Parts: sequence; structure tokens; C-alpha cells
Amino acid sequence: MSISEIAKHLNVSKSTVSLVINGKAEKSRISKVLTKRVLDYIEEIGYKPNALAKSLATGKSRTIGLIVENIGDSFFGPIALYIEEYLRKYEYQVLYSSTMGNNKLAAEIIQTMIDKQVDGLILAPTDHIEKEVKRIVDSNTPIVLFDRKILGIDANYVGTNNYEASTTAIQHLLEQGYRNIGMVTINSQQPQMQDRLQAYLTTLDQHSLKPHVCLTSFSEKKEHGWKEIREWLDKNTHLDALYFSTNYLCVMGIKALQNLQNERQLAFITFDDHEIFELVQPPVSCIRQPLEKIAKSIVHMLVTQLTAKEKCIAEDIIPSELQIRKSSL
Amino acid sequence: MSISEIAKHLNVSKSTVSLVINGKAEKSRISKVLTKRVLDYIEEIGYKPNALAKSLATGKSRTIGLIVENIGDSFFGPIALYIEEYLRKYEYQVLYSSTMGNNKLAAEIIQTMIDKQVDGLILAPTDHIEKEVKRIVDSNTPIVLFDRKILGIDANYVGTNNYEASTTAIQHLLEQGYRNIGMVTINSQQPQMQDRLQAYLTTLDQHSLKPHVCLTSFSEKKEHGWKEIREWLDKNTHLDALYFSTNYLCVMGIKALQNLQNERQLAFITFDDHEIFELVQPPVSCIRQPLEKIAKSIVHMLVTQLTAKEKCIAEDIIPSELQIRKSSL
DNA sequence: TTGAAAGCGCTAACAC
DNA sequence: GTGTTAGCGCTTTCAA
Repeated sequence: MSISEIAKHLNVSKSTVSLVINGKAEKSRISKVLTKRVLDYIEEIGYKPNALAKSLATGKSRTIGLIVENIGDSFFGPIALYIEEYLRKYEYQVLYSSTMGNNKLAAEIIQTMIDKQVDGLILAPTDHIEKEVKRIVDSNTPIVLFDRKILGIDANYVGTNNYEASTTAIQHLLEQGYRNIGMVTINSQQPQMQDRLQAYLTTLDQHSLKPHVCLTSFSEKKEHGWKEIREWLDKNTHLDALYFSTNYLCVMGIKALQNLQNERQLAFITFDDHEIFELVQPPVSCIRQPLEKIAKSIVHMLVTQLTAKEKCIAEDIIPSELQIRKSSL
Repeated sequence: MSISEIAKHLNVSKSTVSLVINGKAEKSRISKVLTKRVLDYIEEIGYKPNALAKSLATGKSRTIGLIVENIGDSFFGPIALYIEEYLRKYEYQVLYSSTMGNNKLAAEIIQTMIDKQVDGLILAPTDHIEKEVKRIVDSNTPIVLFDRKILGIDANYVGTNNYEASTTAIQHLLEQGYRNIGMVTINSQQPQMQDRLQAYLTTLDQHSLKPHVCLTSFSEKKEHGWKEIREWLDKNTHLDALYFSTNYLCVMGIKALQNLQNERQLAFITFDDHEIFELVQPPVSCIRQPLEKIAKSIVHMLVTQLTAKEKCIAEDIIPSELQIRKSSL
């Protein structure tokens, strides 16, 4: 049932019906009685407007594209939930996609979403996605980057204080008396990973300590990544503490630690919390990103763009907090 | 840049351009040379069709609505990822929403998705959503239910063998010699939860054993649900084993077990695996649903509906597997 | 081989 | 106060 059929049935024009439906009856000085007649009929037949047609006419789809690395992941999943909830308050729905770190796929996804006329985009960039992002930014489509910043592109960004938080974590390990601190991270140029690494290197250097870095290859994340870590640990028997640059590496690390040749105990701390970190033995100390705050900031920034006349670029760095549990004591 | 501007620039008609773009040039016997001229120009200006307009004209949006309880959860998150990946193979994108178990919200979400003309719906039903689902089914919009079945509605469904798998799990505990087996579940009428409960009750009855059920209230899931379990455990000191009806209850249960008054050891097993269950001590035995298979089946069923002339209802029960780790030995 | 024209369902400027 | 009309960008039938 469409607006013109309603109009025909009621012997009024399409625009009258449209105005009533959109609550502009008063404003357009349509008589109360006619308004009611329209409303009643709409109610009666359970008319629902076709949002697609509306979007085509208005140029607004009330849909936001959310592109993350992996929606099933313990960082992006929860953040997607919060983003969705906040966006709902502004009556936006979410079209989502996971890139699995594949930048070719990411570019494709971005294009499809643009084709579908999303009103805005929220993106956790993959490596080598600069060109596409630049195009979006230049085309004035509202976009908010999060988790990973893209250097050299002037876009909205929400992230955390990777460097400072990492420094605090390393200092905490030092305060506990550990002196042979190793770091497990992935081989990536992503700025947030570089920040975490630099914080480690710099802090150790300030204490004249020697760094030991295990660079795992991202591709092995799922399968037997933990073996890579175990081998590295077996080669570095003098280490007494570890810093993991992200929670899934820590998850693999825990597995590696449980499978060491000799029963050494190492202290450790990781970036990013995980539902399970308070359940394992020992409970895992971590640097916790405030997911809900991050989501809130992202949505706020996007909605600002969406409603603003002129474009303004913002950056919001939301500090993470050290969550000390037993693994680092 | 739109199709008519291209047509104007090239001095051809809109339809010619449209036909070329959609690869129907041959079929419509448009000359190779004209075809090439159009293609070249499109390439040159980087023309991208407006998917919204296309959808309005064709009645197909190539978008599927996915409605789950919580996208950030360790069951729905990963399954959403698989669903998305399989749907991509058929060139569908996903509009998602989390209901958080709120049926009013769920109804709203369903309506918004329908308004946006999704081609099909994948739904993990909340309680009391029967009416809405019935409406969808009656309206012939392709829909696939999963995880929870709705009794009395003839809709496509993909799930697992809750009853049989649960029985196997309980029998496993019995074989290990446990005789005082309690069950922790949520207070819900959802069929899959009822099946899991019935399997427990029946199996115990067959062995003339007395059941002990801890019915937690779902609303407390997030906060201090584990305290509810601990109190129940403190009151039931004779229990020597536990069966959890779902993984997040088990997560809470682990926390409860770690905080018992006296250091009792209970064996336990749970429905649904979790990334962390092999990392905690003891590693957790579970009934594992084959998530990828489930996702694949859902998508296959949906795509079948989408392309079928006549509608056919299917049901696919994918068996879960017992994954024995140490917690139940 | 190609183009004109109607239509998908809705909005909004403007005329009556 | 209410209706007319011209789009939004694309598809598709039918005529030329």
C-alpha cells in the first residue's frame, strides 16, 4: 500500500498525505479533521512508508556503515554493540562488515556502503586503506576513524592514549621489581601498535634495560600462534615478565605459558581487557580501554558531522586505565 | 553523476546506458562500439550507480537483516561473522541489530528493517515475539530463525540437538562417577533452554537421582549474577558436579566456584564453547555448537528462499559435539 | 539497434 | 488549507 493509493482512496492529494504522515500537518495548515481522517485510515490499513523511496527522495538513508576488523572479536564485538545502541538514539541503523584485516576487501565494502548511500561511516582502518579513506573524506561523507589512526589524513578520530598507557604498564612491572621484561606484539605498522612498542622501548631504555621483542605474524593469529610465542619464550629463558600489545596475543601467550618446557613463572600484563581475564589463574592485569566511552564519543562525533553545516575535524583521545590483577604482581 | 547525465554527455538514451551497465548490451543487441564508448566513459568518470534508486526500481535491496540478542556476545558475535561472510558470497550485505532480549525493541527493529526493504531476515527470536514473526512469515518475506525455535510457527529454522547433546553431557558426568549433579540455567521458556533442562531432569530421573536446579534471572547476567550462583552452591554443599545451560552462565559459575566459602572442587560441563574455556584451570568441558556449519546452513536456507519460486519451509538440526576437557574428569 | 516514456514510492516547492 | 508538479536515479517495456 503506497501513499498514492491512500490519497486516491481518501480523495486527497499525495502531498497532503505525505505532510500528515511526516507530522507537518499543523505547519502546512491542514485541517484537523482531514488530518485525523488520514491518520485513521493509515492506522486502519497499517500503512508503513517505504524507507527506500523516502531515502531516494530526501538523500538521507538513516543508515550508518560500521566497518571493523572482526565483529566476532572481544574488542570490536562489544564496541559494535555500544555503537549500535547509541546510534539508535538518533534513529540510525547499522550496516556492518568485517574486513578481517584485508584491505582489498575493506575497499570493496566501503564502496558498497557508499553505493547504498549510507549517511556516514565508522571505520577501524586496515593497513593500506589510506587512498579509500582520503576519497571519502574529500567527498565530504561524514566519517569517524577509531582504534587506528591514519597519519596524514585529516579525519575524525577516536582512540586511546596508547603510548602513555603502555608506559604506565611497563613502569608498573618495573615497580614490581621485574627487570627482564619482554614484549609480544604483531608485526604491523599500525600507529597504535607502534605507539605501544615505542613506549616499551623508550621506558626500558630510560632504565638502561635491554628490550626483547617477539614479533608474531598476524596471519597466524587463529591457528598455532601460541607455539610461536612458546618457542620464543624457550629461547629467552632469562625473561621474568611480559608485555602483550593486545588481548588476543595475551590469550595465545597464556596458552604458551601453560605449555612451557620448565615450569617457569612469568609476570605479565596486556593491552585490552577480556571477559575472561579475571577468571584465569592468575587473573590478568591489563590496560583497559573504556569501550562504552569510546563508542559514545564515536557516535557523538559522527552525529555532529551529520547535522553540522560546516565540517569540522575532531580528535578524541580517551585514556585507558590500568587494571591490576594478579598476573603482574 | 547519474545515468542521465552520462546519457546526455554521450548523446544516447538513459536506457542504453542502463543496459550497458547491467551487462545486457549483448542481449539487447547494442553495438560493440557504442557499448565500449559507454563503458569507457563510465570508467573515466568513475561512475557508481546509486544502489538505493536501483533497489527502488527493482524491489531488491541486496540487504539482509540480522537480529540477534547481543552482537558482542561470544555466541552471536562469531556467528554474525560467519553469516556475513557467507552472505557476501551471494552479494548481500547485513543490517544488524541487537535486541538484548527486549521483545518490544525487537519488534521495532524488525519493522524498521522491513521498512528499509531488506530482502530477508535472520532472527534469533526473543521471548514473546511470535506475533511479529508470524506477520513476516505470512507476508512471504524470507526469514530464517536460529538458535531458538518458535513453536507453532511454520518458519525456516536452524538449530542444534539441544536435548540429545545435553543428555550425552549428563551421561558423561555420570560415567565419571558423579551422582549429585546440579544444573544452572536461566528462567526462560525458550525451547532450547527447556530442552536442555528436560534432558537433565529426564536423565537424572532414569538413574533415580534427585535434580537440583539453580534458576538464575536473566536480568542479572551482566552484574553480579555469579553471586546468585555462589549462594545457591553454598546452600547445596552435597553437589559434586554441575551442568550449565549456556556459556555465560558457566563463566559466572567459574567465578562463583573461585569464590566459594570452603575450597570444594566440583566437576562441571556447559553448553556452548568459549574462546577461554581451554585457558582456565581446569579447562572447561563443553557441548560445542558448530558455529560455522550453523551459519552456513542459515545462509543457504535464506538464499534458497530468496531465489525460489515457491516457498518451502525447512528445518536443519545440526548436532553439537561433546568437547571433553578437564573440568568434567 | 536505439530511444522514449512510464513507473518504483516518496518529498517539497509552488500554485491555486 | 490543499493540490499540482517536478523531481530523486534507476529499470524495463515497447515503439521506432
